[in-house]
Amino acid sequence: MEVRVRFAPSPTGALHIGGVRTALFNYLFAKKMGGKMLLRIEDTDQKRFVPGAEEYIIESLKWVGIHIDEGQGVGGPHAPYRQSERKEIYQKYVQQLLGEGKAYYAFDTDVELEAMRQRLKAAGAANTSYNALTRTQMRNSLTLNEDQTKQLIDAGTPYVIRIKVPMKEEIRFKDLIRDWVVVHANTLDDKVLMKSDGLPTYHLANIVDDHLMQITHVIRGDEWLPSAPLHILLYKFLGWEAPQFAHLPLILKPDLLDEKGKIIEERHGKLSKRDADEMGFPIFPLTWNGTNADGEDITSVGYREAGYYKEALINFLALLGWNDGTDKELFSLDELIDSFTLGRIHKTGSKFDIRKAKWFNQHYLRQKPDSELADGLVNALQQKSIPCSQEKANKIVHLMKERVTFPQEIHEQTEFLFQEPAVYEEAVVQTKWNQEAVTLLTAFKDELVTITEFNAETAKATLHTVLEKAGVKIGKVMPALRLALTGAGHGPDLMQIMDILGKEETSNRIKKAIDKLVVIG
RNA sequence: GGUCUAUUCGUCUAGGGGUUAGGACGCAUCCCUUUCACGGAUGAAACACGGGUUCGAUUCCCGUAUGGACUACCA
Repeated sequence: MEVRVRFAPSPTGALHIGGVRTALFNYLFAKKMGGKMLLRIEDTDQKRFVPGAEEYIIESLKWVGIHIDEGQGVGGPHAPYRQSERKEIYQKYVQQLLGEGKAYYAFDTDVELEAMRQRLKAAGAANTSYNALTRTQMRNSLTLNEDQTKQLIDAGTPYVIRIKVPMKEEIRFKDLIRDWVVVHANTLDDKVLMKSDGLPTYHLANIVDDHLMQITHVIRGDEWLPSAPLHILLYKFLGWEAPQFAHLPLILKPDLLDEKGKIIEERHGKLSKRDADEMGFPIFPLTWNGTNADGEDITSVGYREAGYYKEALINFLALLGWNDGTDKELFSLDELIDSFTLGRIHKTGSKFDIRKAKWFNQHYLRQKPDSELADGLVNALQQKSIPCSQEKANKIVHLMKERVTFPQEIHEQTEFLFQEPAVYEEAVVQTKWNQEAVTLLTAFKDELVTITEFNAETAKATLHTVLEKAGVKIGKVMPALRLALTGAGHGPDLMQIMDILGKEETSNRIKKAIDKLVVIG
C-alpha cells in the first residue's frame, strides 16, 4: 500500500517553527517510503481564521523545500482540501453516528456547563468533564425523550453533537514512536464532534478526512497524544481501519541565558513566540506581517529574512529529537530522507538552542559559492545606493566568508570599505596611536606613491621595507594603521583591506588620521 | 487535582548488565596570526534519587523527585 501522510495546519497565523518540523518529519517519511505528502487546511474554527495564513503556510513549505504532492494549492482527487468547504461530508457521518446511537445532541448552554463543572468541583470530584457519568444530569437527547429533542431542534435551540463514549472499554493502539498506548474509556469525555455553528471540531473532521483521503500514517505533534484514543474510538464507531500514528516530541523553550551563555533562569514548557521574542530569535520561517488568532497585529522577522539558510534550518530541526544513530550531524535534505526512520525519533521533547542553529548556518554559508554571496552583497549595497563593482564584491566575499555566520554580516561588517571612519575607537587611540607609529605611517604613506601596481602583496612589501629601514617590528605599526584605515582595533586582514580600498584611499585615510588624531605618548 | 508520559555533560544526543560512558554546540586554555575571527590541539563537563534483581547496574523492575503534554462548541 502506498504511504500517504498529511500536514494539516490550521490557518490561525504564521506557521510556527514546530509546525515546520512536523511538516518536515512527515515529508522525510513520505519520501523515504516513496509515498505522498498531502496538505490539508483545517479551518473549522471561524473565529480564529487569519487571512493570509494559508498562503503563508504554502510559501513557507516551498521555501524550506517541502514539496506537496496533493492538497491545498496543488489540487488532487480528494478536493476540496479546505475543511470549511467539506461541511456536508462531515454532516453525513455525524448523522450516521447519531443514527447508530454513537453520538447525541446536547443543548446545554455555556452557563449550564460551567455550573456543572462548579458543582462537581465543589463536590470534590476528580473529573469535571462531560462524560458517561455526568451526561445523565444534562440537557441532551439521552436524558430528553425523542419528542422533546425534536421540539428543541425545531425551535432552533442551539446544540452540539457529542460522541457517546462507552462506559467500559479499553482503548489501545501502537504508536510508532511511543509504542503501546492504553487508555480506559472511562477517562475519556464526550467530546463535541459538531459545534453549534454546524462545523465539525478537529476530532471529527480529522478522522473523516484522514480516512477519505486514504492517509496511512498520521505524524503529528505530541499535544495530540491524549486525544488519540478518542480518535481510535471514532474510527471504530465509523467502521474504519485507523491509520498508524506517530506522535512527535515537542520543541521546548530554552533557558534564559546571559551574553556569556550562563543560565539566568531555567525555563520549562513548550516553545512559544513570546519566548523567542524575549530571547531574540525567530519563531516563524518567513517574516510575518499580520494578525494572530487573537486578532492582534504582529510583525515578526522570519528565519529566511534573518539570514538563515533553509539547509541550516532543516538540518537543525531534523536533529531536534532525531538522529541516525551515528555521529553524523551534517545532513542535506536528500541525506535526511535517505537515513530517516520514525523509530529513531525520541519520545521526549528537546530544548531549542539557537546557538546550534547558528553553527549550522555558518557551515552552510561556507558551502555557498562566492558568486552567490557576491551577488547578495551587491544587491544589499544597491539598496543603500552604494555602488560596488563585481570585482570589489568578490574581494570582499573572499575577505569575509570565513568570518561570518549570516550573509548580511558581510556588508554589515565592511561598511568601512565604503566610508572613511567617522570615529576612531578611543581605547585604541589611547594605547596604539603614538609618535613612533605616526612617523612610520607617514613614511609608509610617502612610500605608497612609488608603487605602480598597488595590491595586497605590493602594499605588504612596501610596508616591510619601511619597517626594515626603521628597524622596527610589524606590531609597532599595525594597530595604528588599522585604526587609520577602519577606525577600529580589530577586523579582517589589513593588506586585503588596503587592496580593496586602493592606493589613493589608503593614502588619504592615513593622512586624515594623522591630521585628526592627537598623539598621546 | 486527574489521565498519559519521560529523565545520560549547560544544550542536542550515542550507547547499553561488565565501556577510560562516545560525538556535536557552547565554554576554557594553548598554537597559528598584525588584531579580531577562521583553523588546529587540548581541557572542564553527564548516567536525578532510593530500594530491589544480579557475581556485577548508568542500562532491567518498583517507588520518590523533577520535567512534559492534555484536561474548550481551539486546533
